[in-house]
Amino acid sequence: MQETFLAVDGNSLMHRAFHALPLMDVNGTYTNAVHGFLSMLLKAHQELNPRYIAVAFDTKVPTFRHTAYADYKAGRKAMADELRSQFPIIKEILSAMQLGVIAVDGYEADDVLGTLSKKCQEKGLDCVLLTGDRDALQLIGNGTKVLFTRKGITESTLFDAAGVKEYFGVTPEQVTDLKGLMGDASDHIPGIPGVGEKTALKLLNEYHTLENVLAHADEIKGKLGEKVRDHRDMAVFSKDLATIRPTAPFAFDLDHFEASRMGAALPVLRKYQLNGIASRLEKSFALPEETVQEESSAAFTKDTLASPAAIAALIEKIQDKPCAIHAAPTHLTVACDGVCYEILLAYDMLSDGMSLEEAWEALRPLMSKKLYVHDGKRLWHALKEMNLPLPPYAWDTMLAAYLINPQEKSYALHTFAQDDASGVLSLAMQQKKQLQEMGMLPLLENLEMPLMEVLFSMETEGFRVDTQVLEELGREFTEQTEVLKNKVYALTGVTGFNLNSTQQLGKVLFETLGLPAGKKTKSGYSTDAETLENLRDKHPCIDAILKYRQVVKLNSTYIDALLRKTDQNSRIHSSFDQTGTATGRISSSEPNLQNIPVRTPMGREIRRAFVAKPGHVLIDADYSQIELRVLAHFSGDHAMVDAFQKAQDIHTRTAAEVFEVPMDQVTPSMRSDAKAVNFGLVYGISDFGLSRNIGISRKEAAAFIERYFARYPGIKHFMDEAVRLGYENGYSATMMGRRRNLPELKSSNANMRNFGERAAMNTPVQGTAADIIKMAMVKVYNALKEGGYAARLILQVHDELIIEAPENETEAVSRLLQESMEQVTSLSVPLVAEVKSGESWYQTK
DNA sequence: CGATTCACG
DNA sequence: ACGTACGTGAATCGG
Repeated sequence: MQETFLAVDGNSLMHRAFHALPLMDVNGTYTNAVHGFLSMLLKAHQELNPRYIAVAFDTKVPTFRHTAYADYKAGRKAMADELRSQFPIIKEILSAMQLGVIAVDGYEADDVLGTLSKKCQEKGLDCVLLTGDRDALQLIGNGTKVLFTRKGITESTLFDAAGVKEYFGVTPEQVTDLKGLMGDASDHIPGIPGVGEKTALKLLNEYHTLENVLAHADEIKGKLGEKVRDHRDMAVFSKDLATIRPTAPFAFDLDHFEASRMGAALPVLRKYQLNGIASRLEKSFALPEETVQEESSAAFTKDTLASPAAIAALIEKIQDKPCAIHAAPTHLTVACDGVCYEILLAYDMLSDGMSLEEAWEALRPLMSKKLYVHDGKRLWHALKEMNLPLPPYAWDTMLAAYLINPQEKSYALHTFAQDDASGVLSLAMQQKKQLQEMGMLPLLENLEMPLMEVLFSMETEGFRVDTQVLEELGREFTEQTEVLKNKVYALTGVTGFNLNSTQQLGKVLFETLGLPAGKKTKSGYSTDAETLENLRDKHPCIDAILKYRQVVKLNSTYIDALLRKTDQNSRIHSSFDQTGTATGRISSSEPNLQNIPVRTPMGREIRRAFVAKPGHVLIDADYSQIELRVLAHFSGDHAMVDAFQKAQDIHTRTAAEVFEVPMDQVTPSMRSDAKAVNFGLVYGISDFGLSRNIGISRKEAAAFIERYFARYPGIKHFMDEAVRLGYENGYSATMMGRRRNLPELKSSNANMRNFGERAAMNTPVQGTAADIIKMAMVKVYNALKEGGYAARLILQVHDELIIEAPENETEAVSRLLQESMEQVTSLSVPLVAEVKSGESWYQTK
């Protein structure tokens, strides 16, 4: 049977799809064109079953300017931005499919199609061109057909020469003659002014070719003849423009165009939430899992291990081979040397498998080997429960996936690969390559993977709480809650409404009492603290409401919830999520110990309950101004670097600079404003944000910022560069090479774009601070271990580390902690950590 | 389950 | 012309 080569015009299909489908936004990434493109590609694949597929792209994609500095208007260009951002995505997917992607400098996609068509003729292959571009119709003949996409993305027609003649009224050879006469506005081909499709067809019907039309131009009567004669050159030029040059230079190696490996793109498709496409692809390829594995290692065959003896035999056999292990509720899998071994577990009375203990016991020897895993921290917790040894890890696919893209919705294994050990192993191989190319292997292997052990230890240790202190506070808060609630009812004159309901409260305040409503929310009046603050003078109930809110919050979130989380030893075990944030920070949950109150006196009382166990102390160290120091380091700004090198109070120095007074004449109010600006810088400054924060007009805030940048030109330069680089690369990066994609920078939506710009300024700063404290954690953890100390790290709060230490280790560990944090890396400004120790977290502040 | 509010860095 | 300071998690309401 004749084999078919499918050649796709990538640009044409992307444009088609983009305009045919509504914009789809997944995590701020547009994928409608990608979706439509793949839909058309899969449909063509299904209809034609080609052995080979190649996709051609223009080398020049739609141009556009930097949004931060260019005042372009919404419209065509804005559309192009949202389309343009999808080209890298489709190329990523096509390479994952292992299809040939061809782009040749100086040649358009249809030139490449022409070239492919010619090469196919030489090899005796049938060639089908998938495109929505009429120009390609000229290539029909000698075994080449065109699958022409029509309205939308669902309809397409396969044209041969007869079909073209019937449908368009010209032969394939005449397509360029037609363009020469009538032009093509969308391609900037002029043609002869005033000659449209009808006229052009009439002329070609009579004279067959453009050249012949021109040769007989004198015979053509009236206005038309005049136009033809006047624009001969234009017509010849236009025909030339429309003529495809089948001479694009590229290697034509059929191996590169095999369509059989498309299934390997499943993880990438899932990554972009193209689940419909993914399942269609899965159906078209009988053995998609094997194709996925084929990409990085040999395909896995399956085997079942039914007895401890079989497991022992396996372990004997695979001593030096890389192995992955994955635990599911009903079975364990071990992938090694091309085989995925399944161990069924007897998870209920009826299933026949090994008991959980039996299976793990048999696997014990494997635990001294470096294993490939997904979410090693979780596996360690499970093994610890069973008193089994904790294996060192060669690779953690979850952490790798996080570094590749820190903004996935889920880091569950099935988001990226098949849900067993073979999926882990092949995913790891693929990630290794990818992270290597991204220059991020050291970040994974030297920072995130070692950190996993530190977090595991912190989770295991937990933080001791004095439940009596909490209970006593709870009684006080509950009492106050009642008093305040009744006070609010009395003062408003409305009883029995739910004070916790913002909607009911809004009605009472702004309708019953008729107080002036401030901000609005989607569902009515805003009643947040800022809004209420402005009403303090207007009604005596406001004070009580604010107080009520505060007490209720403390009680429900920090008393009741914490008491519920204590174990037999009065310790609280938070979970630290290493894959939870876009910037590289870790997050804490169940309970969140990173937001224990400190800012208000009443809230701070709760920290009296966070204590060291008997005979121990808490040692607490926090980095002083780490984000501003990072900013000083990155920007090299002279004034800011100078301030830190002289160990000055940074906010006072800033105030002195922008208000142009000596440092000893800076008032508290000036310092406070300067502090707000410094905070704003770290967040990605905006005049609106600053104005709102310090209560000045937007204009004043803008002037303030301008004055700041005049004094700190290095900071200004850094901010501009951060945005420019984010735009150019598509991501922001930290000192350690951690990345965060920022597709928002290319959005046509001004809000999205502004957000992207602020994130581009903030991410390197916040993310580098996260890198630094993570390095410090690994360093401290190892130093405690090597020093034989009993002290343990128990908590991290972004710029703060807490250690629980035996009293007799207090001094040594305090020094060790401070030293590790300050010396963990060398910036152009000193890193400073302030250390305190005490019996409770309250006392260390 | 989204919206609102508020605790932290 | 538009409406935001950056990054989180938890409790609560109400559809």
